Amino acid sequence: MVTDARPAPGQAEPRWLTDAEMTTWLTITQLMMLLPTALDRQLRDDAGLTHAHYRILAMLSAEPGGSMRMTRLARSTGTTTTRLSHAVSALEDRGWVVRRACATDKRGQIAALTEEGQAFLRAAAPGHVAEVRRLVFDQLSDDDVVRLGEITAKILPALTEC
Amino acid sequence: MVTDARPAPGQAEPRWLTDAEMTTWLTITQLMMLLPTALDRQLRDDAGLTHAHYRILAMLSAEPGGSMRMTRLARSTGTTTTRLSHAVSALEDRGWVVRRACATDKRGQIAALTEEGQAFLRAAAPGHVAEVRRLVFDQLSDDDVVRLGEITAKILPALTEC
DNA sequence: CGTCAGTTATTGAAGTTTCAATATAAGAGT
DNA sequence: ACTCTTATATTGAAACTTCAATAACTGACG
Repeated sequence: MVTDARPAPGQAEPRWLTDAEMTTWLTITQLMMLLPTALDRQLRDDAGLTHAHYRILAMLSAEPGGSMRMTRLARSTGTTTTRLSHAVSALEDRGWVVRRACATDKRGQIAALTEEGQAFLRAAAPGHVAEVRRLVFDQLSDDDVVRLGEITAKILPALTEC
Repeated sequence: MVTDARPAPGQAEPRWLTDAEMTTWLTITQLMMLLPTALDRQLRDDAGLTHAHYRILAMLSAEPGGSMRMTRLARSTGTTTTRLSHAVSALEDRGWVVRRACATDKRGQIAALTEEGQAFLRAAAPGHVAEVRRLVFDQLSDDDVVRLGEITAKILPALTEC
C-alpha cells in the first residue's frame, strides 16, 4: 500500500518491497503511530507531560549526579539538540530540571534533575510502567521479548550514523 | 532507566520490568524516537510533507476509487479524526486531496485523492521506498522480517481496543 | 599567535498534534 | 414522533517539533 504507487516513467526504479516486507512494514508503521500516542495519553492524563519529556527526566535520574550534558542527553534520548533545548526550558519552568554551565567547556550546558523532578518521577513511574506492561510486555512471551530486542537493535545503527 | 525511579511510599507497587524487558524497551523506544524522525526528514527534504501525511495519500491510493471515509481513513492510518481533519485540510490546500459528502450518511465526509495527488505520490514513492529499505530492511534477514512482523502484530490489538 | 572549520546550544517562526468544545446526524428505546 | 445516547467531523487555542539562522566557543593548522 505505502509502496503501491509505481515510479513515474524516467524515474530510477528502486528495489520494491516484497510481500513479506510489506506486511511487516504495515505493522511496524501502525505500531509507530499508535504506541507513542498511547504512551503520551497515559502520561498526559496521569502526570501532565509527554513521553518525550518523561524520557528526559528518566534518563537524567539514571545518571550519577542526576545530570548530563545537553548533546549527550539528546543522543541518549534519541532526540535533537533543538528539541531538547525547548523541552528542557519547559521542564525548567516546572521546576523539575535546572541548567548549569559546564566547567571544562564554555559552550556546554548541563541539565540537572532537581529534588522536585526526582519526586515527580518517582510518583509518575509506577503508572507509566504499568501501562508499558499492559500495552507491550503482557502481549509477548519471554522469547518474543528477547527476539524483538535483538531484531530492533539491528536497525538502530543505520538510524544513528548520520 | 525509564523505570529506575522507585514508587513513592504509599504507592501501589507495579510489577517492575525484568532486565530483558528493560533492554528491549530501551531499544524499542529509541527506535520509536529515531525512525519517524528519519522518515520525516527524507520525505520533507525530497517531497515536502511528513510521513503521517504521506501515509494518508498512500492509503487512499490503495483504495478502489482512491477515496475513503474520514473515520475509516483515520483508523487505517493509525491516527485520530482530529489529526486527520487538520491533515486533510493541509493536503486539500495543496490540491492533492478533496473532500466530498457521503451519500448514505449525512454526517460523513469522504476524502479523495486527486489526479495531482496520484502524480505526486508516484513521484515521491521511489525515494521513500529506497529510504525504508536502507534504514530497515537492508539491516534484516528474511527471517528477521517475518519474525518482527509476527511479534509487533501481537502488540497492535492492545493499542486499538479503546 | 591568528585564522578557520567544526562543535555546542539557543532562538523565533512556521507547521503539526493535542485537548476541549461544538455542531450535526444516526439509531435505539419509549 | 420524541428523547436520549452515541457517532461523525470540525474548529481554535495551547503545546510540541522542525527548520533556518544565530551566537559563542574549541581545536587544529599554518
